[in-house]
Amino acid sequence: MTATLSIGALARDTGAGVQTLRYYERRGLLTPVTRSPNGYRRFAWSDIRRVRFVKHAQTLGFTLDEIRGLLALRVRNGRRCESVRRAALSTRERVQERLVALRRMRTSLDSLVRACERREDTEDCPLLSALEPESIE
Amino acid sequence: MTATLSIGALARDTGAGVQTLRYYERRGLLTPVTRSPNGYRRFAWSDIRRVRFVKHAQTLGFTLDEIRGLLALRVRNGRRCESVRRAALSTRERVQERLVALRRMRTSLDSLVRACERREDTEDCPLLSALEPESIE
DNA sequence: CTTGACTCTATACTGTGGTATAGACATTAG
DNA sequence: CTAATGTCTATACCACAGTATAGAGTCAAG
Repeated sequence: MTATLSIGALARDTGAGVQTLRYYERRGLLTPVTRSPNGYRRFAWSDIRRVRFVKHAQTLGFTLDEIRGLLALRVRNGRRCESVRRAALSTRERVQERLVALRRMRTSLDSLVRACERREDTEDCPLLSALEPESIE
Repeated sequence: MTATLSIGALARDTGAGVQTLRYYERRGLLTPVTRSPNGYRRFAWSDIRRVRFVKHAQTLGFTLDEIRGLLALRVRNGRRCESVRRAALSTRERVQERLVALRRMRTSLDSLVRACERREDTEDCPLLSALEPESIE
């Protein structure tokens, strides 16, 4: 067990492709801790978690640029507290909105399943109205 | 107030572009109820809701292909109940997974905000661990 | 010391979800 | 009648998030 990971090992451990990891580096989401004398990238073990986070956050609808912002959210030496707080709060709001919408969607899916079980017709696609109510913020 | 909407009116009422609506038609998400004698598309008023649903579902991380599937989820004349039920249940599962992940994210953001307010340093980006726990399904 | 697996940079290509443009026909206001 | 606006099809182009390929260097096993 070496102190660092090659790009291939990181790819294997995360399920991402080698090209993808280099792409993430270009996009500023991932930086090798160092390079071997031969120029090979060496990654920290913690980058496994980082790459998995990227993939997971993508399925939640965040873009790579947004994810770069999420990864930067931390307080170091008590600095930039206020701006971190603001960013965290605004992200929280977006997360909250999606939570509300997904809960409505879940409710609609449940009633659709029940309608199926009772062999009742649905007027329209019942999901259609699920996202409407106060969604015109 | 006419019985149907022109593509421009639908665009105005939904905030989508005219090109986008034609694109949705090509992708099978939207179909004009008819065409005027001159070949112009005429849309139903209910298509406003439909287009808004598409946009909203996109922000929840669904692709256009998935959304086409969501829009098709309905029971008509008691037909295809079982397949509709299966599709609804599997969508429900995916929605549920995202709900859990977003809730964890919200919790992490909250603790980050609190750390900010207490001017405490965070070890790492606290979001990183938020999506990890049982997420390796 | 060669073969195969790995890595490097650079460039090209792909699929998704649009957006823009060209060139033509329709409609409406002045 | 004409100009502006709206619509049509068709085609081209764009950004995002990769994926593939070319051509070269590296390294370990046999």
